Amino acid sequence: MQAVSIAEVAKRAGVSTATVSRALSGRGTVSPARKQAVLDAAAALGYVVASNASSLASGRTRNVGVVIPFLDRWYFGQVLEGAQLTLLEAGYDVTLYNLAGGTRARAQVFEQFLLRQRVDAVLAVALELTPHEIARLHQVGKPLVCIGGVIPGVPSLGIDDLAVSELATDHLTGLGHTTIGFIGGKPEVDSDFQLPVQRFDGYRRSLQRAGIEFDPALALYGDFTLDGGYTAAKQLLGAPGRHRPTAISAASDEMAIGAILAARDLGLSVPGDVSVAGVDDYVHSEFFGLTTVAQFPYRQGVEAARVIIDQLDHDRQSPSAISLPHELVVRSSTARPRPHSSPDKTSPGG
Amino acid sequence: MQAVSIAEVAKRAGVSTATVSRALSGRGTVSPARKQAVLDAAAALGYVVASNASSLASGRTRNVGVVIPFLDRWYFGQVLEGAQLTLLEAGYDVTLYNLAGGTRARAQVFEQFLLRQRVDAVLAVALELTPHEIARLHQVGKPLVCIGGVIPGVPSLGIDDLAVSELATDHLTGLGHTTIGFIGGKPEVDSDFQLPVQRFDGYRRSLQRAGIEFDPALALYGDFTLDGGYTAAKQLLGAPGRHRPTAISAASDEMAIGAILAARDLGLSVPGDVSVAGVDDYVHSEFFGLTTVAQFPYRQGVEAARVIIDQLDHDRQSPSAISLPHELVVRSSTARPRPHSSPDKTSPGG
DNA sequence: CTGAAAGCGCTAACAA
DNA sequence: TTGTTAGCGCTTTCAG
Repeated sequence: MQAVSIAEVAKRAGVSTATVSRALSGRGTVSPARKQAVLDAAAALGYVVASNASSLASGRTRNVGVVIPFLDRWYFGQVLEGAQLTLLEAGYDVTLYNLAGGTRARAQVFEQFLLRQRVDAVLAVALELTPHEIARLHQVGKPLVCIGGVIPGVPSLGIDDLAVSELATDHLTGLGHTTIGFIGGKPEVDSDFQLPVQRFDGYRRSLQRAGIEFDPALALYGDFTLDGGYTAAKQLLGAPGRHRPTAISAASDEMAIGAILAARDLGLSVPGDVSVAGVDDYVHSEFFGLTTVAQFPYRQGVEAARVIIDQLDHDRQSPSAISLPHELVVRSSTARPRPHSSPDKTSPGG
Repeated sequence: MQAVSIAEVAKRAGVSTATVSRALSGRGTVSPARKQAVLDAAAALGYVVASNASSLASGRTRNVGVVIPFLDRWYFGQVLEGAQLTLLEAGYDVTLYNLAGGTRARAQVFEQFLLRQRVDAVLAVALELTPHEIARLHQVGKPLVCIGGVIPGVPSLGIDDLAVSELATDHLTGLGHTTIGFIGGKPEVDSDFQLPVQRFDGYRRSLQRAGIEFDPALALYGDFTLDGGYTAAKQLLGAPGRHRPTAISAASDEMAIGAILAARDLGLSVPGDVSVAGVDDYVHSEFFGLTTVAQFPYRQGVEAARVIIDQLDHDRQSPSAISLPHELVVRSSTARPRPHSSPDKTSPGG
């Protein structure tokens, strides 16, 4: 099937191609009668504008590039889905630049793909970039928004990772726990990725505010995985007597779920013997009855897309930093520490 | 920063724009010396071809559209990542068309976005399409490949869902189980999505070959979720006495993991009292020691991308159906049924 | 092997 | 409000 051109629509509607363009794009003025004629003709012929010709002539592509470090993790899938759907709604395609392919692929993205003038804007998701990569991004010469990470001089949206972690721990201290373990992520040496550090600092600040002394022996790395959380929790909960924490604050829900499973395997009840709290509100968190501080990655994606659309369609600048909401969701994995060690019911699903 | 045009490169290299184009694209012939001069000039100026101008002139976009029903599920993320990275490697961008946005968004994708002539080919992932949507896809007039689903007349890659499920159940019968429950997905009424049906049929065929009579009371729906699997397994395992299955074959790993957790909550040991097998090799399956029939969605994405690249870059047609591999992965959630009901060790991680 | 030149299909001045 | 027209930046005949 051969694609229909604007000239055919023009002919059928009895107008010039310029009028067709105006009627279809909404730019410029067209009399209602002619506009309708154009719309009818276009519909009858099944005309859809050829994006590359349109881009070439107008300088607009109606396409947004999303640069993302992985696709196969819950958070990123959520953000991408929210952004993509919102952009689609506004008439924008989304072209995906996934950096998971290693350094070669990564270099290609920054040296070639993004510079092809295929996008009107780029959304950078949770990216840790080199100064050179940032320079390339600016070289694209298009609006740039980042989410879940900070690039100097670029509007960014994100949750307050310190506050989030602090809130999770506050919930635990508020219940009366005083021996609280922490399972965090190892800060990467070669990266300035702040998330693990901030969540750790949040935990410590909460302790401090509650007047609890920080004990380095209670802070372990869990790698942000189920398995990592499980292993770290076994370590923490295997400690004898009063060294064993009565609560664990994990920097992510996956690790927190690992901790719940570790507790069960040790014969400890949650929240009877240990309370566990996480951060994220992961897909499976509700199932495990996990108390967590929810962030809303899908909505984060939507927000980021809106910032971009505002800028592109309405030439509206956004503030350089937008703070995204979080929310404590209390479920059944946390409770007051019990005075004596008597058996207790386990959480639903456990 | 203003983008560099082909004319500037031509001027700097002392050749015509035609020669620059030939040197950079590899189409046509250029003397080695001039080619080098062009390459140097392009590198010095940081020239990258403007994709829309190139597309308009050549009819090629170096972009592939991927149409996918969700992003936030493990399987789809994996397929997408595999396809995207492979395509990137070959110099193709990937534009994402996610159908999760509801009917309006869905209609927009098929009526507008895909027809914008922005893609050289489209990859349809696990799609259930209406005849009208299929017609639209053909109207795009570009190569079309589908994966994890079948569109009449379109090259498709996929695993044999019946064989996969049959193998999982065969593993159980092979161990000596004769009372085997099944947790499947509800076949959608308004869709011809074959997966749930095929996996159910695989289970039944395995039973039949083992000479075990199919008992409808042992086949439940689990919705392909952790929670669904948990609920269904509680149902199955709550049955008194000899009606209680000694093994469960689940149509997906998420449901199988739900079943393992249900067994634990009932105080049943896995695999001591119940064996559980799944299908997928989900991210968390190894952690739970789940025996499963693995499919390899990342590699599936890679394969699909290769088919497309072969067609686009080498004009090579692929066979209309490519069968993708699967593999039984035996871990610790399955064992022989035990003759008497004595306590047994549980699986690692459990 | 190379250059000149004619578009690719559309948009945006500009003129009417 | 509308049509005419000159490109947008590149690729690809076609001559040479």
